[in-house]
Amino acid sequence: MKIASWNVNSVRTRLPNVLAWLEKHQPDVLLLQELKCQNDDFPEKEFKAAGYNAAVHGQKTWNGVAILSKLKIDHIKTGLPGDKADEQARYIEATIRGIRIASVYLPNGNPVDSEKYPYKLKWFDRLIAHAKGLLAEEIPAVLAGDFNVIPEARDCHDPAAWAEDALFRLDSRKKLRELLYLGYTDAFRVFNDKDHQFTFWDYQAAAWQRNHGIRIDHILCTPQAADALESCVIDTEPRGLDKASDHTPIVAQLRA
DNA sequence: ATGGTGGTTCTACCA
Repeated sequence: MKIASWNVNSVRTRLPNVLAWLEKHQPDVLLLQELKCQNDDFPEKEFKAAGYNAAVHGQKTWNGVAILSKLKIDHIKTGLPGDKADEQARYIEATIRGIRIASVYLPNGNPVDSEKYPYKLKWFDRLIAHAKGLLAEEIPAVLAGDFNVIPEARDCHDPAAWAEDALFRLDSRKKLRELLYLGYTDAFRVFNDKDHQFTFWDYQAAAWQRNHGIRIDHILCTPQAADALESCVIDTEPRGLDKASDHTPIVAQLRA
């Protein structure tokens, strides 16, 4: 099964790019983040016409996550457990051909002196708690999306420039490491050990043209999913197209 | 060292 994740930064604005990418690469599953629309405004018909079923957790203006799949989507759960008062649409999970698959949009957390940073860390704790539960089931499960965390210095162009940013602060990196140390595998690093492998380039300051990027979109696998991994690559091509998202897709291939 | 861009919505806010 070919599983991809892409923060599209508005699914309606990005629709032509996303449809063209689906047509070319034919993933079985595409996990979307930053829909920036409500469920009613999600272009479900257009994706259906392209051969994809959809499970959507949208919200007005911000956030929003979805799962597109050629295969049947079962047992859909929206929202991350642990805080009933949290209204931000950042998590959706479903079962597709026996694999539990989640689309994750972790809070950005900037500025770090605002309430947004503790919200990020608390949200992360909820994700870790939920991820523990999935591990205990001993099933193939994949948590993929925009984690808004740069794992290591080699995952950004200029670590010094990011030192005090919520995406690279030690607290953020510790949470990601905590999640990995539970037993999750960063699929990308199974196959690629090079520095400066990026999934995001800011729209500003010609970051794409100068390759000033960061690696913040990740595919994390339980042991049962990691055992089935055949490849994991970042497809940089869509970032260079017209009307590009600031993120580009990451794609993993699993046996069966 | 600063400001630079883009999306949603309509005036700032978010990334």
